[in-house]
Amino acid sequence: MSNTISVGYAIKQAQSLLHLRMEEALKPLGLTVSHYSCLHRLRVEPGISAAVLARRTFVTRQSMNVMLQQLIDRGLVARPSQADTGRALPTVLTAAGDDALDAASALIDAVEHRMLATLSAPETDALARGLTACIAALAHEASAAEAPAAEAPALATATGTAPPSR
Amino acid sequence: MSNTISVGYAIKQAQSLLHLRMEEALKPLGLTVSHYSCLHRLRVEPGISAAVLARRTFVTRQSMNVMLQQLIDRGLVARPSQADTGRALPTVLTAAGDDALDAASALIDAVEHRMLATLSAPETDALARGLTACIAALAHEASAAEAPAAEAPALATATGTAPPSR
DNA sequence: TTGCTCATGTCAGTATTCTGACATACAGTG
DNA sequence: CACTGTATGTCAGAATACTGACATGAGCAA
Repeated sequence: MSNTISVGYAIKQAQSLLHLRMEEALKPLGLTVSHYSCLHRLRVEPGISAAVLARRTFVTRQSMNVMLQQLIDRGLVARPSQADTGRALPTVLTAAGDDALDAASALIDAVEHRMLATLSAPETDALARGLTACIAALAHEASAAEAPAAEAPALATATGTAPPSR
Repeated sequence: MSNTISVGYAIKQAQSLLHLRMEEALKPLGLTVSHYSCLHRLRVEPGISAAVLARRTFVTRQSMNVMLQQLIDRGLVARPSQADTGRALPTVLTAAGDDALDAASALIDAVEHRMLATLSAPETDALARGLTACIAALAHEASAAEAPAAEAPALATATGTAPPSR
């Protein structure tokens, strides 16, 4: 067994701890990590639908709609009440949301920087490549034959791997 | 920007995906990942208290007690109704729990193996060391000056990093 | 002994997220 | 055109995890 078997536990521990530190960092802003993820993704992909947003941030559509409503109430994001074409309602950051995201990003980046502080550049690269390989290896649903790759995008542009794929 | 900043997202994605695959793998056994974590830890540290168990598995004492009650109802773990000495109730696996854990471990190990399948031994080591460094770097509560290392235990023997430390 | 501190177990209430189900709107095929 | 399939938004309910609070018991100092 040795190390091989406990990388999963290390990932869990790292994620749990990172989440905790990010929550602490964002607390002064009154934002949660989920809120931040949502805002961050809206900057990367403006005008995205709530369903896509949900997949990108690893929650269900239902949860995302609850979160979006909170952010709308606070004036950080905006969404038309009616769709132009289909059913998808394009969601965007407001000016206030943009400012809030700037402030939050600075705090989050500091946490990430701290997390990686003791690693050299090659070590950080190795870590990133290792994680990317893990993600790619788990991207498909176990047995069932799958489309070639299509997934496992660059770190910052992950295509999303929502919990339910329905 | 670059990679440096998105390692956190990669960790989140990897953890989310790993959790999903583990849930799928355990479904035939009627166990959740949380249940598995609990049983696994009880094998590593038999006779542990529920509070310590909670810290080890990243949940609160309250949540752990709910989970333990489920496992007790299913006959997988046992716990005396009264403490010998303090208030802590030593919890242990039953024979049935031991068997269930064996079955679950085989499935979980397969998922982990699949996750790491495309990585060479040195790459896996680099990944594990990188994660361990991240955990160590985040182990302390933000600001406060800290002792050198002290933490960063071996992967499989993590000291625990519960959500609330109270 | 008394008093203080800390850890554990537990109760109650809240918040968040999920599962399940349904209606709507586009894209494709016959 | 009608029909099927897929995707989105939404409602309702249940499960899960959390925060807050309290009582109990051990350890330690005065």
